[in-house]
Amino acid sequence: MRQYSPQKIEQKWQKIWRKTRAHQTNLESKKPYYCLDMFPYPSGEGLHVGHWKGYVLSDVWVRYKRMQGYDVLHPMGWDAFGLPAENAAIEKGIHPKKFTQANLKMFKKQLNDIGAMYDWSLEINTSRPEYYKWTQWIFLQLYKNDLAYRKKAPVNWCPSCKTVLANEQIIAGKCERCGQDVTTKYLKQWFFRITKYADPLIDDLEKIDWPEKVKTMQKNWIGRSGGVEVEFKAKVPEKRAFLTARRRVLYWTKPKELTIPVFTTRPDTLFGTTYLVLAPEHPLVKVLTTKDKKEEVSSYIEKTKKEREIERISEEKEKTGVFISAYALNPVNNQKIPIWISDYVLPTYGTGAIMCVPAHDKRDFAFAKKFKLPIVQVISPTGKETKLKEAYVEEGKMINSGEFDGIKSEQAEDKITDWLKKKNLARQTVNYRFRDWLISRQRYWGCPIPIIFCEKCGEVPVDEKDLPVRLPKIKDYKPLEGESPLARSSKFVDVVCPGCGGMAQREIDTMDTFVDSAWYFLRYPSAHIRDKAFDEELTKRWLPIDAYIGGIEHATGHLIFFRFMAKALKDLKLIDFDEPAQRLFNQGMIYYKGAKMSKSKGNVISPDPLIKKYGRDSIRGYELFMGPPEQDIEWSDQGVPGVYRFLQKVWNLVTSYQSATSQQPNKELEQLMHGTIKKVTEDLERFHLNTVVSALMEYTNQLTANNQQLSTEHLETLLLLLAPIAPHLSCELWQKLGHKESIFKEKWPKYKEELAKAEKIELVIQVNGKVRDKIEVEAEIQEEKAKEIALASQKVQKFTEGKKIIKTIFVPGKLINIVVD
RNA sequence: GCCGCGGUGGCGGAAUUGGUAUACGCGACGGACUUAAAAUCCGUUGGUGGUAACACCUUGAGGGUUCAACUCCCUCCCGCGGCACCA
Repeated sequence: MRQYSPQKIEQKWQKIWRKTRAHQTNLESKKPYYCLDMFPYPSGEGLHVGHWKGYVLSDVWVRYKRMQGYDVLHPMGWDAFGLPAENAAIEKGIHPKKFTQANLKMFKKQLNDIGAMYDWSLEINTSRPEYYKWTQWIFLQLYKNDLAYRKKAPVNWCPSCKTVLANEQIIAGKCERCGQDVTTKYLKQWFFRITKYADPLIDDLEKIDWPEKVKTMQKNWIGRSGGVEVEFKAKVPEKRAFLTARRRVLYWTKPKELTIPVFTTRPDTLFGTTYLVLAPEHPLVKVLTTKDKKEEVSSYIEKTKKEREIERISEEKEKTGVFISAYALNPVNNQKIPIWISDYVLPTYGTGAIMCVPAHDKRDFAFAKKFKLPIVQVISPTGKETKLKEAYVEEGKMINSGEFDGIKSEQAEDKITDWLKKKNLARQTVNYRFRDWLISRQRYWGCPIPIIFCEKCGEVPVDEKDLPVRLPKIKDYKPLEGESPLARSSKFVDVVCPGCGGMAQREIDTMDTFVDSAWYFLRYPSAHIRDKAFDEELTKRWLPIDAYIGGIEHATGHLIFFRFMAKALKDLKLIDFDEPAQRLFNQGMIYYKGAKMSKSKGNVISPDPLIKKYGRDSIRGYELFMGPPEQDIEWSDQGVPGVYRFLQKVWNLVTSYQSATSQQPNKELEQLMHGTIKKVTEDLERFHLNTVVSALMEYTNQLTANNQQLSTEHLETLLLLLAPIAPHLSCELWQKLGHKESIFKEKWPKYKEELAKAEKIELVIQVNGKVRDKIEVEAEIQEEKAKEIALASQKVQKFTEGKKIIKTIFVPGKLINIVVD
């Protein structure tokens, strides 16, 4: 008997798979299944065993789906644009394209090492003109439908990377890449109108099979909160010129009287409002501030601009603010209340102004205490005024609230709102935490934005037939101060205006790489098609994605962007679905020595020596067996050898088998086989891959122990169930059993429910809920019989003797519990 | 602060709707083979008491519901993750 030598087997089968194009997709399929891995950014780091986890998982899944008779689309590609390649280019002087190309080659080799069935004929690369031509085309579709627009806006600016950052790229006020403090800068930038889809992005989460965790993260990120916008009137201390309105904030109601809308989720606390606070950036601040306060106010505004980011991250934020010496009227009781400015009010949320109820809001309480502003309690747990040491944020009975006194605060909320609405002083609104998606980057290595600026015609979109707008070759990739390095290429910048034929200039910013990855899932089935971004028929057949597999780190980034893209394209009637992925699975991360496995932490385990010693199938098996796939898990060096021993057992069992030695079918083995098929199939469906492996181990152990009574079917079933996990080994042993065709052309085994059930069971006998005996009985045993047997047991009698039996509880096929007094 | 997930042997973990807690694997211990080691194979392995049969205890802590709780409810502790002055 030959030894199990994974090296030889694995190389042999990978070669065969390549030669026979075993992994090519049947794009004309009638039974399509689209499983997509989040495509990698080809960094220089290479794959370690941590990366394997997700790829092994998806490969097991598609191999299983294939054996179920599906034509599987399982493509792979490269998210090749982006900052790291560009930074490497600046540091090492290598062209980003070369750098990316080299990494990509290595990545591909390492991915193939896993033994995964990727269809490389549909490979995509976002940095190639054949791809980004369509990224630009999609941009133009959004632009023409007012979903892409340009505006001057305060943006997050990293002074070290000299670029604008999206909210997603800021962690605790610092740049995700370099750790520098992020500052604010005003630039004209491109945005995608993602906020238009805020509601469907939340509501449609209901209809997709995604992890609850991701759904909650997205909901929190979008941050929808319903409330009321209440109007406060304010007198202007002296006559002022009319100012341009920003949003709906500023308009004159009467001469010298202004309206300040305020957003609140707690209209029930209106009577407790003792002052207003405006964001320092609020446009009315200039109008309202009295002459004597001018200087103090403008210096506070300056300070806010500079210090905001640093203050934001400090633990205990001491409240600061300035009284602008103006007053407003509380609409419910016409009380004159002071107006302040403070940086704790955000200009971008709600109306940029808040009503302050120190008695019932923690922040307002702290502010009022510091500046000695009045605190009026309007809700009380008892219905009487209590001494407040801190803000009371619970519900209770209304007090100090005029006609609303005595009722519950939940009811007051509606009643006060209605009362205000009747007087036209309030309206119901919804606010969202997230902002439109800023896609401009002042960088070289990205997709050029297909827009031309002309002095006469203004913003002109590039004609679709002129796409792609190619990224020019330049020598210096370093970003200029606040400008893309593309500004250096006059060949690129200077262009004839498509509108008037005059001289014009191209947009020099490039797109955020998340734009590339927001639509890539549409490209794969059409990757071979040159004249369309995605073919209508192929898209109909293959999309949406049936299973999407990748890490959770994209929960509030990519996974929102690509949902937005699907919704936008659906609205433009370019596709007929609005959720890109029906099922999402997030694999957990692998830890080693207490930290996430990564090159920078110096704790990576390379698969190469493990491949040499134990083989790819053993690593695959361990990656699954180590724990639930969605869980973060610590790598163990003992794990792979454990699975290797198991595979070796399988090898020995199958290679030493010599046709049926026993004519009598063994009933217990029969039942075990069907039970195993059932367990493995059900666990696969639930992605419980760790228990799939242990079920196969148990099955193998039992077969080994009864190897005198094996039939070919027992072994074939084992190989079929094992095939998705250990494809090389299974192919080899399948051949050894005399099969000419590949095991992956076989059907997934089916079990018979009646055979999966045991004929005999161990009936558990409990007395007062404690196990006292176990007796083997017929599985179909009825309560009467079971009771008889139970009471006949000596072990049971020991505990029932001299006691009254109150009742017995019988669980068919499981146990009987005798309750005594 | 708010939201979410989790806490089970020496370790990774298992336990469809409440129904035998600790499957499977690792490690450890004992044995076989061997001059020896590795590899392989066999056995033992939650804790306490007991020669043993067996008994009692045990799923972060404490209560509760139930014939029966890792599973459901309440209070609390710890760990991880997300958001964070969002009104």
